[in-house]
Amino acid sequence: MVIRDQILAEATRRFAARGFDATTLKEIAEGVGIRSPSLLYHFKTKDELRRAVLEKLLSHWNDVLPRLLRAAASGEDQFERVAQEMVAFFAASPDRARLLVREVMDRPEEIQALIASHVLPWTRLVCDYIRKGQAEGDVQSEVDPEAYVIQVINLVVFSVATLDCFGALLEDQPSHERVWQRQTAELLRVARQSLFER
Amino acid sequence: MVIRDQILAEATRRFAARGFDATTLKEIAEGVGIRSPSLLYHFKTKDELRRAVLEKLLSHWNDVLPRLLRAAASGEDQFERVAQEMVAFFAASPDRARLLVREVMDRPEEIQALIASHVLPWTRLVCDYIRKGQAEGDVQSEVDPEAYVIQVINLVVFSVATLDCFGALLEDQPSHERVWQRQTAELLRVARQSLFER
DNA sequence: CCTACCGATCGGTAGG
DNA sequence: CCTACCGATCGGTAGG
Repeated sequence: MVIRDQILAEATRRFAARGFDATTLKEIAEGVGIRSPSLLYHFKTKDELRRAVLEKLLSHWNDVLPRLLRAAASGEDQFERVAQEMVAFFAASPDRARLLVREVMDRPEEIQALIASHVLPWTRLVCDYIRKGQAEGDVQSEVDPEAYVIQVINLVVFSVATLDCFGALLEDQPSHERVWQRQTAELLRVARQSLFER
Repeated sequence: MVIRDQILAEATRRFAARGFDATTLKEIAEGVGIRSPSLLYHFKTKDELRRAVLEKLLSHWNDVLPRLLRAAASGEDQFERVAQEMVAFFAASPDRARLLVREVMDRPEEIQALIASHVLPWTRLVCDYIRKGQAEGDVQSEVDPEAYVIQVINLVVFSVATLDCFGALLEDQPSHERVWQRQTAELLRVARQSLFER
């Protein structure tokens, strides 16, 4: 059963890096030391492999969700904690962000369904929290809760997916670490400043 | 010469919608009413067609740039004008945004070079403007100018590229027009509120 | 601008 | 898990 996971890991890396169509079963198979017909024993078709990769990503996400919500529910710094958790989830492996970007671009209808089932319930919760903040005067009244949440998700996912590309704009000798720090800090600042009343 | 432009337009649409690898010369050719060998008379290879498509996009951008800078240089509402111009450029044809996203994902090194030559000089100007605003107390001192500009570009490009995907999160019966309005308004608000001092 | 055709490579199958 | 092999399709060429 370990070979199955090796295939999934290799496929995730390749799909994220070069896209589903540009990745061949041969290179995935030989990346884990087998031939492509052997790969097709574990996953009957290339598309089944793609769906399995996506499923694993989403199940990971479902594991993290409760922790995220606990963080949001309790005490202060709710915003900071949720935002940090979200950034951490994608930062832990940027392939997740890249894979999502590719799916959004290549199969918008399919990803729409996944959004409806996996993130819509969650965004509703966050939107309620934002509206409560607006009623209490902590959150700017001009905020459009749903649109705001979408923009923040956009910001996090695409920042991670395109990190390496914009290093040259930031520093003369961009180190992955420094670029990541500056981008994350600014991302959180932008999200925070456009939400809370001062 | 008009057929060349037809090919470019068709290729732009297809590359933006399904990606370079997933698009065949046959479908582009027959989209403009010719056979694929005839297409290869106008563009010797598929990769030459890709580069021509990208070049056309960038030359369009270079035409818009001066107007953008004039808008920024004169009078008040500098921020509002530049931001509006940028949004308008991509909104005029979302394929531009989708194409850029795909290139960033598929050929990061190549797009890095284009960024260095086509957007780095421009971001420097904007960053100078931001720093001047910070010195005068109009702009929040916590803003990291370079990182801020990158995040705003991210926000604009990816908002346009993924517009249709997130309609379901916004409204029960999402119309393209309404979704676009809400997303754009919130995008500009987020950018504005995280920049200026109040 | 076309038809005819090329080698290479793709995802997938047969059979062991 | 392998070798051997399949039809389909790809980008590209020859020749007119």
